Amino acid sequence: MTAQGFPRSRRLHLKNDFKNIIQSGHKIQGFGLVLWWKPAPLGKEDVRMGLVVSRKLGSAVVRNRVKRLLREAFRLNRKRLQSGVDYIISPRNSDSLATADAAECALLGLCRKAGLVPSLPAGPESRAEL
RNA sequence: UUGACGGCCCAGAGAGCCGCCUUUGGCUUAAGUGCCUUAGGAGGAACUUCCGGACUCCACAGGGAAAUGCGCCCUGCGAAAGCAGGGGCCGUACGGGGUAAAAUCCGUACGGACGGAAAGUGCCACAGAAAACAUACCGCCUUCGGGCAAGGGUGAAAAGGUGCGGUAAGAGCGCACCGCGCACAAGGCAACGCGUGCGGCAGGGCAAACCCCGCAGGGAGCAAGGCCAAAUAUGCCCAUACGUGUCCCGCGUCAGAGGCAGAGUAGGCCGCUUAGAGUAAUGGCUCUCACAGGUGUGUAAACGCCUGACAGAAUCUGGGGUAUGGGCCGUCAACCAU
RNA sequence: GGAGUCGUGGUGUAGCCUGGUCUAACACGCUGCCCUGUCAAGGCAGAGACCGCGGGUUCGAAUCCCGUCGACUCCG
Repeated sequence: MTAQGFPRSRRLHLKNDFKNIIQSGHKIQGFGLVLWWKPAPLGKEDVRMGLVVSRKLGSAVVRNRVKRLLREAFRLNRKRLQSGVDYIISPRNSDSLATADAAECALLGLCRKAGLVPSLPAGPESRAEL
């Protein structure tokens, strides 16, 4: 797999995974997002991510757009997040995630608040240094 | 040029980098696990779920009926829903014509869920004497027994309208025109109806109230339905162990680490697709060009900046409805110029 | 994806089926006054919805019919 790829195996798609992480994992809110995370079972070094998008967020077009932007932001910053952890992200406000930059800022800001960004970089604009 | 109506078309293009889903061939892995490679990857409405059809399951001898839906006529397309064309009738507006004023009549445009109200039931508030049965309030006339419904007034609607005659006063009581009903009927495939005759008038509205007539008409839906199948529980079998017994067989008991069974949960597969299915792909960034709109500078040409409609397949498919950016063509109307 | 239910003052409901003095009722809430040293409770008075939106039927629509928008529920 290339450095920035994000195939299906890195995504959460089983109903039980979602149930498990949301019920027994950690939770933090902010930047128009909700983040649940939980260390993955032993032997898994990868970062996995799932999305939960409610119908209250908007029409199918709005929901698809938010999901794509969040997935893109996660894909580009996957190496900077703590590995061996499963993430579930749920947007609560489509206005604060209207562009790719905004989605990236929100995701990184919330992860830093949760202590899941070990290298402590300056911000999303320093991505080119990695 | 602008507007309305009708019809057709498009849904920005190209390049680079990073990615996603399915797929062809090859290598690889415990494993569609990973790598390389081939090809493909949202719409005109994919929206809505308002009608159809295919498909699947359930129900069902045959026939009838109900719920429910639809409703002028003809033709064409269609499997059906529905759509298109033409015609009839009705309503509204405008114009013509006509008149004392109207109406009948002619034309144009727009609209019409447009079978039946003399099959039955029901409802019609308030006002008004009275709302469909004439019990007639003010009133008119009178020979004081009674006669009348013209005028007033109420209302959405009041037992034909206007005019003339007539009368005690009145009234289709009589006449003309108009309206209405019935019968016949030129014509037309039909809806309908040129017209003729009869009748002085039968009698309001509502069926998107029940209903009657005609036609259609079993129910549910791919989360339909089918297949495979952990764990757990149940049943059966076998070996071991223990008990009985001197021992073996046999019999009994407990446990599991075994095997089998049907049912079947989690889960998986098929249904399912030359886009495809699952937390659900079809994306992000940069540059160039094009189009449209907004805005700023400028006399202008031009240049700069900003913005990019509605909307995302989920078994497939035919329609209806709704949302929405732009282009072209046609018809009509208004305005400007010649 | 499919099948349904419901929109009425600030909130929760009634009225709709069977159209009419509906200018829309009830409870809580709200406003003012009285009561009290003050608050609550109580008493008196009052404001607030043209019935989600747009058409149609009808003399007349919250009610009937059609379209549309929004909210909610169920089906593995």
